[in-house]
Amino acid sequence: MKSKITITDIAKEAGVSTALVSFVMSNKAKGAREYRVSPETAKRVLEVAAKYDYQPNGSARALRSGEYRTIGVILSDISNKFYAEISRQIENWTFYHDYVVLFGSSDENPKKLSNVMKVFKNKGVDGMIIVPCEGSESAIRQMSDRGMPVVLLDRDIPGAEFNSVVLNNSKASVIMTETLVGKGFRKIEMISYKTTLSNIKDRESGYLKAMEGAGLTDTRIHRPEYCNYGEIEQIVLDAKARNVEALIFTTYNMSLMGRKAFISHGLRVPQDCFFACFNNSDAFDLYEPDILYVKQPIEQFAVEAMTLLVKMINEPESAQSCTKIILQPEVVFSSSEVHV
Amino acid sequence: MKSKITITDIAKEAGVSTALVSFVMSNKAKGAREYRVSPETAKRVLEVAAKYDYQPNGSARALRSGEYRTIGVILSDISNKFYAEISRQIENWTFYHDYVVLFGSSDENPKKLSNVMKVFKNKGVDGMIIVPCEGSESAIRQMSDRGMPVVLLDRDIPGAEFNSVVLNNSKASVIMTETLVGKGFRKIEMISYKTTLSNIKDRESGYLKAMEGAGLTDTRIHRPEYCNYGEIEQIVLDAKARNVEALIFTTYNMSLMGRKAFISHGLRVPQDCFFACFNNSDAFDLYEPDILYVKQPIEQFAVEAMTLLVKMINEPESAQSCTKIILQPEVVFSSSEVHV
DNA sequence: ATTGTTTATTAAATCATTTTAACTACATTT
DNA sequence: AAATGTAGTTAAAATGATTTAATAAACAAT
Repeated sequence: MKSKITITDIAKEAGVSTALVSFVMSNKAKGAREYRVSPETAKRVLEVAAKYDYQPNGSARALRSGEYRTIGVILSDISNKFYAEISRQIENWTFYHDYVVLFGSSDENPKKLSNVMKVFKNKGVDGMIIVPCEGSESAIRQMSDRGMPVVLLDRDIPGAEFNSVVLNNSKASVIMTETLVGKGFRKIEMISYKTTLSNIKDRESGYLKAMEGAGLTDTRIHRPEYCNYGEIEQIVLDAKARNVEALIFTTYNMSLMGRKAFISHGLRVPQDCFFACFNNSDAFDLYEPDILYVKQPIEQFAVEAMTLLVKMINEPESAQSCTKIILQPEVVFSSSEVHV
Repeated sequence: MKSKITITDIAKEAGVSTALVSFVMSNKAKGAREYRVSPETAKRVLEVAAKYDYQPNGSARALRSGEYRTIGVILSDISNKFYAEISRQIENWTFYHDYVVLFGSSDENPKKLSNVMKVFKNKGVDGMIIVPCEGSESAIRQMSDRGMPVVLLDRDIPGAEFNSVVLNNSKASVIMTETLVGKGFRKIEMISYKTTLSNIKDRESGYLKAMEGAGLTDTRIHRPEYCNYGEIEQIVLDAKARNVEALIFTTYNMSLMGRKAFISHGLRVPQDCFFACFNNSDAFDLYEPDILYVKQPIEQFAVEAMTLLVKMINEPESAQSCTKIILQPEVVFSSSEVHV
């Protein structure tokens, strides 16, 4: 059975032209008044199409119409829990909206990000959702300037006019810090890293702002050079020695290492030092009901980004204005969550 | 700047025909002796192409050549850690082999799996890597019969002639059980669930086989109906009351719930009951150095599956024979691993 | 009877590439 | 000198759809 049925086969069998089949298949038949097809003809075509399980060739369709119904998503690492969950939501949204997704990882490497973008563009995606990495601004701008709809996710590029969907990281950090202050802690420090990425910078500034607001001047932001376990362990031990009352970790990976250091050295939460972080992990709420963390609105991230992107794709004229969607954070104790 | 440079533009600028540009761009120039292009011409074309950052239109290329260099990957849930890591490796492989991946999730629902397959086929993927779910056999077979190269991943469909890459689950289970027996445990039970999926069935049979081999007749496989926390908790408590010495969990999710139950009720590993599972979790080796688990060869899964799939794509004549790749498991104590 | 409008349909152009088959212009062999 | 071979190149066909512009038929209005 050398199937490979084309629109011509269907047209022949149904006794109509290929144009008519095309109209029927792409639903141009019903709503639009430009091309109308008689109900009987439409029915006949649909029957023949169903009989042969005919599906229009995507490449031919894309080539002619310029509509690919494919979007590209570039994250820093799809195996990172947070991004994996976002991917899941994006994939879900696109499936039900008749789109298809290409996923790629940048590995936090601007060169690779640029390559993946090129490959995706070449493949003919209608638009891209990108988690920018350090140093990727110019490449993304170039892509955007050449007419590719782009929505930044999770991190924004400060001062740039890209459309984006990010968490209100500053506010999240403020609430988190205030919550800690409310619990009576005074000596609160943060573990972050050297970067220009907006989400991290905002987390830092929120902490400083809230500390200042509470009249606490004894602030400190650690920025380990390589962010490896040894460094984190050192910082934790040092903090313990100085009787720091709470530590806030700004990234998922560092908070995992932080937990490891806590456990390895018998530091208990909350007795010895409080532990706060962005993004929860299975590893946390399984054991330690008193961890404070920022709950990211995963589904919202996906839905807002996709909605925004599809709007850009369908209304290129609206590309002039720049939309920045700021999602509201929720700060919770892991104990307040239903587990597993 | 309404760029949109095509092969014609490049040909014109370089003063050659489009055919020549095509030969050069698709590397048909060098190796193949069918179409030869003089080094000078090739160089000139390449320069012009680089100057305009020309990338051949993927749709047109795919339409004409039938080669899409796109593969579809359908997992049960991309946000599941194991599958997220596999995705990462697949994406990595494909990136460096000039392919692109479409990801989809089946949600363990055969109807959805079938839909995703159709969408992918329609998009023109060259082949698919699929984690089959319960009841998906006929749909996958149909796709395969119609000439779509398919490689099953992680789970095989027993008795079917599909190409597949799976872990030697039976052996993994045997080793695991024998290791537990070697530690002196006699009363070892398993927590699994009702299914026909090969990987789970193999894990069960391996356990039974090893127990029998050790002369232990007191075996028991629990199969909770809904696999929710309440059920797992009940099973764990009951096991504890009956002085079960070790519990083996056959799925990632159930082992997470199992850990939760252990902790909630103060069960310590290894003193109160030993804990063994397939796939590690951040949540485990962070706290409990004595957990026994099967280390899945993630990268191998990806590489073997992709290699096999690409071979099927490029040599359709080899589709007659059926290849089943069985990966060797490694059973380790989480303490033997370097952490974080 | 003539003109205009709406509805239904189609022939042909188009999209950007790959690939086939043919065609130079030399060089080599007979 | 004719025949053959070959490296380098190209014109043109083919890929499978969408879309434009044209046409035919049916109906209504003048």
